[in-house]
Amino acid sequence: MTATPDAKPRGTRLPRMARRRQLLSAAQEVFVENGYHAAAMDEIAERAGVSKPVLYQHFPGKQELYLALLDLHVDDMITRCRDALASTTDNKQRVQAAIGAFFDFVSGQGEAFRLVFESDLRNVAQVRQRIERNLRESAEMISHVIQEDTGCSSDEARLLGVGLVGMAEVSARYWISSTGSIPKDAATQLMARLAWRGISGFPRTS
Amino acid sequence: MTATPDAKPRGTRLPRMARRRQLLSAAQEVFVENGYHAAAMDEIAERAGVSKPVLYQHFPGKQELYLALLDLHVDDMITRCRDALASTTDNKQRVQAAIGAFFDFVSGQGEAFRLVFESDLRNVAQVRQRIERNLRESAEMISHVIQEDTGCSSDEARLLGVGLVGMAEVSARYWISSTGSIPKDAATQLMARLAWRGISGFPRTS
DNA sequence: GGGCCATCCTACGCGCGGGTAACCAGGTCA
DNA sequence: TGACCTGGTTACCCGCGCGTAGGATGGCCC
Repeated sequence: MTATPDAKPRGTRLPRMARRRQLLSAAQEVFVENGYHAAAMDEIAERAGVSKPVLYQHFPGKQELYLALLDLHVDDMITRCRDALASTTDNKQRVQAAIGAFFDFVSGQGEAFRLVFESDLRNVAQVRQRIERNLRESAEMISHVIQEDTGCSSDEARLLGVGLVGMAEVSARYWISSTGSIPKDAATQLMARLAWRGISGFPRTS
Repeated sequence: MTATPDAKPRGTRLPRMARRRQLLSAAQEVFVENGYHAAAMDEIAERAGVSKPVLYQHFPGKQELYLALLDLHVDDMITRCRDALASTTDNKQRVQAAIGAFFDFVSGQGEAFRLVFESDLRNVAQVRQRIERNLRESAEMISHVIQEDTGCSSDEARLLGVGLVGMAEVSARYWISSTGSIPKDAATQLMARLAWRGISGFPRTS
């Protein structure tokens, strides 16, 4: 997705798959900058140094293009979360790793996280599905761990998982938007401590 | 905002302010159902039993109409949060009350929370501002409490506040969407316990 | 009753942007 | 060398939906 920051001589012919990757990359830039609605197919094509019909030879329509991109990043996020949970068997470390996954994801190339976390277009069912899949699957993985370890019902564990995901997602988005104040590691550890020990775990020290 | 579920004879003349309230109410319905972009001014007018120019006699444009509504509910959410924190001086109870505020807000009339939490139109600066104001002010209030009570720096306290708000917001939205499984009080208490004690506070009981 | 104001209506203009039709160019292979 | 396939271009169509011009109607005061 970081693909081809090449010179774009606007006359070059490209093999099909290379062009496709480049189009996806251009589309991501434009969708991230403007959101779905304010993004124009003309601009995506132009940014790729190509004319509009080329775009339509690779994707049947604007929405399908958007969905292709969204799928990519939803899968990415879910994978990061899964890997984080599988990286250790110590639950305290699991929390740290999973929260780190969210901070890494929002730091990822091109602010792609906006597609997953700030999409305009939730009203379209296909988009909503994918966004909810992200929340659902992440929370589900976490809730399994919770259920193995506590006496919670599965409904309760799911809600707890969603809460933790929400905490991680929102704080990571806030952290990246106010970049500079706190280094990533410190922020991750702070939120991990909150998740693990709760707010009462920050003792009155002063 | 629950205003006037009256019969709408489609010819009735209404005093200006009554009409305005009714238009806001109709607009909220449509914006919540479809989001900003898929909402048509024609439909808002029609749902209010009135023709389009009437709408434009009360609001200069679609965006201003949306903003008026958004302001209403952002203020509502912030007020609920402030009241919750002021309702007691015991911090454990404060957590409970504040989280309850989010659950109450998403239970509020007409799913208005979607305007604040799921708006398509974040790309428009004026909308983004208002949505961020909600997060910022809620988190700020919480972080003040945190700072009074711990040795955190103000940056850290703010991030913790944002995390807690995120937890409450996302879990409340999830709870309302999967309505039926858990009663509101139980859900609120569960999340309050998570916020207060952390996930490690749910002991291995089984 | 007749002017006047506030309220509401039936149309219509018009720009924007997604999607398409029709045509060009260069490399390869018989 | 000419058929053909791949990859690219310019120029256009057209529907949708915001916003408006211009006209009707009913109460109210003189």
